[in-house]
Order: sequence, then structure tokens, then C-alpha cells
Amino acid sequence: MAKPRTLEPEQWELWNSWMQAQRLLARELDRDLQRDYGISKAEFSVLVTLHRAAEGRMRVGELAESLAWEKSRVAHQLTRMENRELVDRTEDRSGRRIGVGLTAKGRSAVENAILGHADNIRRYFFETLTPEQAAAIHMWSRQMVDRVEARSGEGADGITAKIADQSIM
Amino acid sequence: MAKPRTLEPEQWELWNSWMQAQRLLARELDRDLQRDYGISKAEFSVLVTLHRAAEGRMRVGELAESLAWEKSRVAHQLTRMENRELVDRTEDRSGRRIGVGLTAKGRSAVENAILGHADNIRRYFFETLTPEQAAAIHMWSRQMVDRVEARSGEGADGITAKIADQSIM
DNA sequence: CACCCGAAGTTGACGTGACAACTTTAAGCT
DNA sequence: AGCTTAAAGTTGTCACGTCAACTTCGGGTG
Repeated sequence: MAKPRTLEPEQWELWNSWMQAQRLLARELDRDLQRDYGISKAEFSVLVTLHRAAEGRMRVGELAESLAWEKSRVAHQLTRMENRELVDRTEDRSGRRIGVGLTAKGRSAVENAILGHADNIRRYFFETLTPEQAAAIHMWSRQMVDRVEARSGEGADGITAKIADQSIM
Repeated sequence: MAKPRTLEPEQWELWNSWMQAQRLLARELDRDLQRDYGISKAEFSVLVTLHRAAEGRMRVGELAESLAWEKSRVAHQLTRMENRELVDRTEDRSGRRIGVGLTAKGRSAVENAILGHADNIRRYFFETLTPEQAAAIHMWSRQMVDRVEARSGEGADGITAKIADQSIM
């Protein structure tokens, strides 16, 4: 019975500014990436994942797992990026799609963007955090991801391990 | 030269899990709201803002300021919600649009949803945080919002004050 | 071998959010 | 009054993300 029936005013205030802060930060990073390198955050994520792949070529499913995105999201994103000639989908002789790779344009875009983008993340995000704030956010993030993944039946390890070195966004 | 040229691995890890956690949380809240009450987060935000308005009727601009959304975003959202008969836009005799209000359907939707949604926010967000973590996150959020608003020339007070009691998401 | 089933991938429809261009109104100024 | 302007609101276009439906392989198993 200690449970309040709705949130306390200061909880609403916290919730609102948290949601808004996230949106403003994402927008700012996206704008900078677009202005300086002509690509979006989503495009950057795909490009950098492909760039890190040893072969430089991945299956759609690998991309989806590595990014922790749904397959359909990846497929749509690849279609848009193929139109912009940032990636190409290769086909075997029967027209079957077998892999995704960077085009020259995609490769140079990501190589140009990587340092600048990382720098923006540092300036806009990490340099505004105290160690306690960083720890709080990190802890919360891990719990949230673990909880949702546990719920949707992701057996044992699965995605969690991969997240460590991927996805960017 | 103390500045690293890119982010540290644990910074990438924090960044990635944070981005993912946001997305998972937003999706979960949205799905619950949709399943239990038939409305989306965006719709809920608009409905609850209108519901809190003393008159029950607001100008588009007030709505935009209260939610800290861009005008065009509000206009598009209202068009969709008008089609679904959650709100109505009233016109004066010359066909001029003068205000937005809840329909009966909109009112009952928000009145049904408010407690359940608040409860989900508490369960998914607040109950996973210690008070110190909440305080750290709150502090950072305010700083981020203030910084971005200062940059985009929002004179003096402006939006910040309004956020305190609005927007939800 | 034939069949069926599940994984991989695509597609369409839809809601969301950002940005820019535009129209109309309401004020101000001289 | 008449002219100019900025605010208010709308619209179009585009990218992003989710869900559901669908196609097509690749393997088993009878």
C-alpha cells in the first residue's frame, strides 16, 4: 500500500527531462554527422560494422545480430543505402542474395566519419558526465538490456556478448 | 595530447548499451500502451497535455511549447489523431483553426491509460534505479537540456520551466 | 524421393520525427 | 490607412523503425 497511484511530480520531471535529453543528444549527433560527412547515425552504424568485419562482407543476419537490430530493419536500411551507393548486395549466379559489402563510397565515408563522430560523442556525452553519472547510466543500461532480453527468451548468452563491441546506435 | 583519438572500449560499451537500452525501453512502453489502451506514446503525450489544460482546449503553439516539440511535429500528430478521432480542431466562423481539444474518445483513452502507463514507467524505470542513480541521471539530463537550449538561443527561461510539468515523452 | 518445416530475407503499410517551404494572420510602424 | 514583418500553422518530403505477411531456400524425416 506504500505504492503511490501515480508518479510523484519530481519523478515526472526526471522522466521528462531524461527522455528529452536523449532526444536532443541524438538529434545533435545526427545533425553533425549529416553536416560534416553526409551520412546519418543509422548509416554510420551499418558502415562501421561492415568496416570492422574482417572480410568486409557480411550476411544480413550477421549484421542484424551484430547491431542488435531486427532483420527487417536491416533490410530496409540496406535498401536505402544501396540506393545511395554506400553498400552493395552481391548475388550468386541464380540471383540469390548472399552478402553485403561496402562500396568505395561507403568505405571512404565511414573512414572519414569515424574519428569525428567519436569525438562528438565524447564532447557531447562523456565530457558532460561525472564518473557517478556515467556509472549510473551504465548500470541502468545494462539492467534494462538484460531484462528485456531475458523476457524475450534470448537463451543464455546470445546477443548480450555481441553488444560489447558493436552497434554504436 | 592527452585526448585519445577515439573512444575507449568501455566507453563504446557504455554508449552502445545506453543507446540500446533507450530503444528497448521506448519500445516496451509503447507496446504496452498500444496493447492495453490502444494508443501510442506520442498520442498519450498529446492527450495528457490536453487533459491537464484547465480549459481542455489549447492552441497548437501552446501544445508545442508544453511538449517541447516542434510545431510541425505537433501539426502532423494532430492530423493523425484527428483522423482517429482522439482530438478535434475547432474553427471559428471563417474556417480559421483556433484550438485543439479532446473528443470523448480521447478523454476516455487518456483517463484509462494514465495510471497504467505511470505504473509501467515506475516498474520499468524507477524501480531499477537507486536514489543516487536517479539523482545522477536527473542532473545529467537537466544539464543536457539546458546546454542544447542555450545553444539554440532559447532566450532566458522559455521552455525549461514548462518541461517541469509536461511532455511525458 | 517427396514432403514439410524452419531459417533467412524481403516487402508493404503505417506511425513517427526532422527539416524546409509555404500561407495566412495579427501586429507594428510611419 | 497602408505597408511591412514576424508569428502561427500547415504541408510535403524524406529517413527511420515496427509489425505482419510473404517468398525461398536448405535440411531433415517419412
